[in-house]
Amino acid sequence: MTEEVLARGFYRRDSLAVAPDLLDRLLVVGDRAGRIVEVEAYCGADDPASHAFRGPTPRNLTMFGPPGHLYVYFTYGMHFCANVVCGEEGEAAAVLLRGLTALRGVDAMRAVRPTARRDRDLGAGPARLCVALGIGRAHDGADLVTGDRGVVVVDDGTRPAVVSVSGRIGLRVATDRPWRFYVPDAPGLSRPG
DNA sequence: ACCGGGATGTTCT
DNA sequence: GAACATCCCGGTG
Repeated sequence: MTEEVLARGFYRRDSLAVAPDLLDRLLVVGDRAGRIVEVEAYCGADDPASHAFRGPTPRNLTMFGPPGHLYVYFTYGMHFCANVVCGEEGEAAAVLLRGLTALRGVDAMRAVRPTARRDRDLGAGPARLCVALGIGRAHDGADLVTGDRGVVVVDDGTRPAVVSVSGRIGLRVATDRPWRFYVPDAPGLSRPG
């Protein structure tokens, strides 16, 4: 089966369109890789829950850049989370990566995530996903189209049979917007279902 | 299984 | 000073 890197144009669309299309794509970081099974869309200036809602800051600058780059942020004093920048440059739309099925480099993932009881827990959650793949501050701004810093998103032809939708998780505002997309019953979901 | 609290530090008000 | 796109652990049932 052929593997193709997703092109710039894939990301240059509304985050609500990109988000479900990212499901079952392979996220590759160096020697580790997994399948994206859960994401959330964030819609720039129109979205009170988005980091971009109040305009550009040093932290969220990557979101305002060109699409197809990784936006990595630090939160809760100890966790990194990773997004894919979408839409036109300046739009600051993004898709948060929340769940991963571990595929390659699973031994390395187990080594850095000793608290994971089962392999399906390795990438189950946005911060866990980053630890499992080794994503940190150094990856902020990496270009997913060129394979910058070893990070790339690949289409291997696999498509989800069904995509489920729900409200976003962990927010205090705009919680009612049904902008979470996931592959039901896939290993690596941040919560069962 | 489910729930509650604490960890930990950057960012913005 | 408060909030935070989270996770882990230890309680209870």
